[in-house]
Amino acid sequence: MKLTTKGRYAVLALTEIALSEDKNLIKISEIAKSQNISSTYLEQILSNLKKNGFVKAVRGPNGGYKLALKAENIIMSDVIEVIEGKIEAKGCSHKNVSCTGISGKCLNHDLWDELGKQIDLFLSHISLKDILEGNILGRSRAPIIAENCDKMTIN
Amino acid sequence: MKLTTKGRYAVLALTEIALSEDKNLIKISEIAKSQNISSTYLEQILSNLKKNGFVKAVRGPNGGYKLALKAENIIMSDVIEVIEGKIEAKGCSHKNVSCTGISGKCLNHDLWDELGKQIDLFLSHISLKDILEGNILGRSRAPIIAENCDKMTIN
DNA sequence: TAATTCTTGACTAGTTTTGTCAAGAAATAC
DNA sequence: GTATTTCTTGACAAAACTAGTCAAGAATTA
Repeated sequence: MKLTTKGRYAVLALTEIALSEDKNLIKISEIAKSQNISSTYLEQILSNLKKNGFVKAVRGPNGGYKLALKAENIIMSDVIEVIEGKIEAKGCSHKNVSCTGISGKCLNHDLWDELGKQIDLFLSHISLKDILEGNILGRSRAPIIAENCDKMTIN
Repeated sequence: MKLTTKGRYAVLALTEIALSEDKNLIKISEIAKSQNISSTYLEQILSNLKKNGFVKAVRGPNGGYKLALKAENIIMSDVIEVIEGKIEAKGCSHKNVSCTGISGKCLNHDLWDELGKQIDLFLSHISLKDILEGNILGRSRAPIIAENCDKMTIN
């Protein structure tokens, strides 16, 4: 579970590409310059986005990048998974049962599993179009309230 | 926004301490052994948890750790913030306005801000007691549905 | 054909993570 | 009060990862 500059630059680049969509293609060097990011570093990221079908590249003079999908079909969970790898959560080392619950599974796993699920759930509801439209703020939600589940209580 | 072994070990240690609460104090070496974690590494983590009031330490023979608070008052967002530092999200480099929206703020900031808020919101509703009771799974929720906000649409 | 732009992969500096080690301080059992 | 146990603190270090560089090459168009 991590978020590095690569993930942020990827979304940033997609935003820039989308915003210049009506004009024409946008070059790596233009994105790099306008955002003050290393263009050789951006190459890696855009190459990855291309390989995974989010953008298309055109080589040669006046070449550059454009979106390969409509902005509403570019989903943030997909983008981040491609760039950062899968949101994954590890629990304990399983050497011992002292932290296992009723399910025989480490009690801590549930926390990280569910947090990973929450992050993925959030990002899977956000498209590039939402970002372009400024439709993000205020969308996060508190988890479902826990019930007091006596049969599972310890102590 | 990161989650390292330190955060996971911290929750793991808290779980072990809570589970042995009725018996007596639990030693670092016991936790380290049962979870197969380096005990000297655990020291750093427990020292931090102590400094921040989550656990109490007793030195000397038959010493060890116990919870300083009730399990229901040990909130995961607090624990993780202490151990991993604040969930923070950065957007773009602000050198240019090409990615700024109506608010004059980088469009991407919203995404990372709101994701950070979502993670914090989730963790702030989970206590150590919830973990002990296995009351975690199924609690994550999809974000609020975006409205089509025409006045903000680009393109 | 020349210029432009993306493509690919190897390489590297710096930072962070994940520990280790050692000297010391406090508490208790005897 | 001495020895033992256990936590406390801070310096140190290997390994992994991040962020970025560099260079040779392939495709496209003017």
